Parts: sequence; structure tokens; C-alpha cells
Amino acid sequence: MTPKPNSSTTNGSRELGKLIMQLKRLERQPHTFGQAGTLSPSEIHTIDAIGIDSPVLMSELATRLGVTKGAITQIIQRLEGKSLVARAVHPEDARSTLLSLTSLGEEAYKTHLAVNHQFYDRLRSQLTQQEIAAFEKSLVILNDMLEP
Amino acid sequence: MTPKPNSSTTNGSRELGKLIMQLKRLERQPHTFGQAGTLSPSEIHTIDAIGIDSPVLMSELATRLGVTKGAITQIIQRLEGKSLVARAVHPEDARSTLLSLTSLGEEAYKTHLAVNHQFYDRLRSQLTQQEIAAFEKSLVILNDMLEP
DNA sequence: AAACTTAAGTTTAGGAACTAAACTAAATTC
DNA sequence: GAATTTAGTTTAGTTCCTAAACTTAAGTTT
Repeated sequence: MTPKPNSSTTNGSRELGKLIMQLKRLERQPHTFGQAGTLSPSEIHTIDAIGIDSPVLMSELATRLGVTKGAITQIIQRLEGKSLVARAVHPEDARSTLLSLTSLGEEAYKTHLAVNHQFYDRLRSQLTQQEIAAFEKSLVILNDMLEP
Repeated sequence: MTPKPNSSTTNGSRELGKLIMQLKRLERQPHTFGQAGTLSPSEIHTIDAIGIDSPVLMSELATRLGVTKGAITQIIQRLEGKSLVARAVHPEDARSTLLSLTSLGEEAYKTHLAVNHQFYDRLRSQLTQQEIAAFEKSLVILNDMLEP
């Protein structure tokens, strides 16, 4: 009935599953980023999504992060309370809110970015140029496959 | 101050970040697996972790999934209620519980495995043999780096 | 221009998935 | 046989999310 998968499918699929579980575990642990204090994974992801291109509307941020507007309202309230994110009314549409990072938020963003780069460089150092290229190509394909 | 990262680091790191966000989103959506009905990501992961090697102790399952014993108690209660997992007292240690899959749980396990293989084959079909090998090598290194 | 409709964001109640810590009961050690 | 360790449970609380009802502002209709 079911076609028998070859061993590469089985092993790769299992390693991918393991990676997903490890990431899931990591996504529960808060981390400290510079002077910004301890941030939950959701908080730093939100800062990241703003830092990449700001100012940004609440609704666009919701799309970037793949969550509802209500979730954005809640997390932005927290980040504003921690003085990491600033709101501003859109000059041409009083309904809209423009989000940007404060200098403290910017610092957290850059620290996080540096941590990520450092981590990724550690991975790269264990691979050849060809392998890095293949891995990055695979990432792009994977991301396309998972696109909503 | 900060050493300027080259573009490969930046791009690869960003793609990896994107993948993490997509996985995080996926990890919120329940799916249907055969006759077992709709299962949450945590439920199917738990079934997966039992299916790989059973019977298994509660405490070992906690280690496999990287969660506390309390979390295992809760999720196993739910899976037992859905008749997907069966408990048995360890014959040589009355404190211990041996977990295994019911036939319904086994079906969910196999269905999930098939879905994973299918997904992974879709990825593989877009890569050369060398690229697949490099990707899988990268996965193993990544998993090692993330090991607790 | 008053009456609709659409769009942006907020509020609220609730659920999933955890943790930490206190607990029970069984096994082991001293 | 008393003390300790180990396996699992319970409970209260946290985080992070959703769905749905809501408010306010903007654009559309006639």
C-alpha cells in the first residue's frame, strides 16, 4: 500500500522533526538583550519584525508575524510599557498607528541580530562553501513551501 | 565596533529566522490524522515520541520532548481520554508507568509519519543529491548546536 | 450631508501549553 | 526501619494566542 520510503527520506525527515522540537523548546525561553532586559521570544520577534522595516502599521505587523490584530495590540502594549517600541498616529489616517523602535528597542534589535549572526557563523564554520550554498537554497525552498 | 557580517551570514541568518517564524505559526494549528481525529501539535508530537520507541516511561518521554513531568501527566491524560495512548504499570517498579500507542494511536503515528515523508520528499525533489546531503549534514550540525 | 460600509485598532473571555512547587506513594540506602 | 531518592500527580499561575464584539475614523452612496 504505502510506498516504502528510502533511508534518506526517513533520516532527513527525522532530523527535520528533531529540529522543529528543539526550536519549539527554545521558543519558550526568555533571553536578555543588552540594556533592554529580559525579553520573551514573542517580544524579541516583534522587535525584530519592526526593526527590519519601520515605521510599520499594527495591521502590517500582524501580517508579518502571522498573528491576529488583537495579539499585536497586546504585545505592543507590553513593549511600549518597557519603552522598547513607540507609537505615533499616522499623519494621513487617524485610525492608523505607526510603530517604531525606541533607542532601547533598537539596541535590543541589534543585539539580537548580532546573536543570530554569531550563531549562524558558528554553523557556517562547520560547512564548506558548497554546503552553505546548498543549505541556504534549501532554506529558501522550505520557506516557500511553508508560505501561507 | 561590531564586525560587519558578510551578506551570506545576513541572508542565511534571515532565512533561518523566517523559517523559525513559519514553524512557530504551524505549531499552532491542529491537524487531522486518519481516524484519530483532530490533534494539536503537542498531541501529535507526543504520539510521535512514543511511536519511535515504546513502551516508554513518563519521565523518559518528558526528556524526549524537553518538557517537565507535570506537562507529560497532563498531555497523557488527554491522549488516554482520546484512546490514543495506553498506560501500564511497570512490572518491576510500581511507581513507573509504561506508555504505548493504541491501534488508533498507531494509526495517527503512521499517518503523521507519511505526511512528513511526503513533505520532505517534496523538498528533496527540488534539490540535487549533493544539496540534499549538504542540507542533511547542516541539520545534524544544527541539532547538535541546539542540544541542551 | 445623513446614512451606510469598510478599515484600523481595542477589548474581553477563554483556551492551549506550558512551568514551578508542593505533594503522594513506592523503592532504595544507610 | 528511618531517611532519602525517584516516579508521577496536582494545582495555581504565566505566556501567548484566538474569536468575536466593539469603537472610532475614513470612504461611499445617493
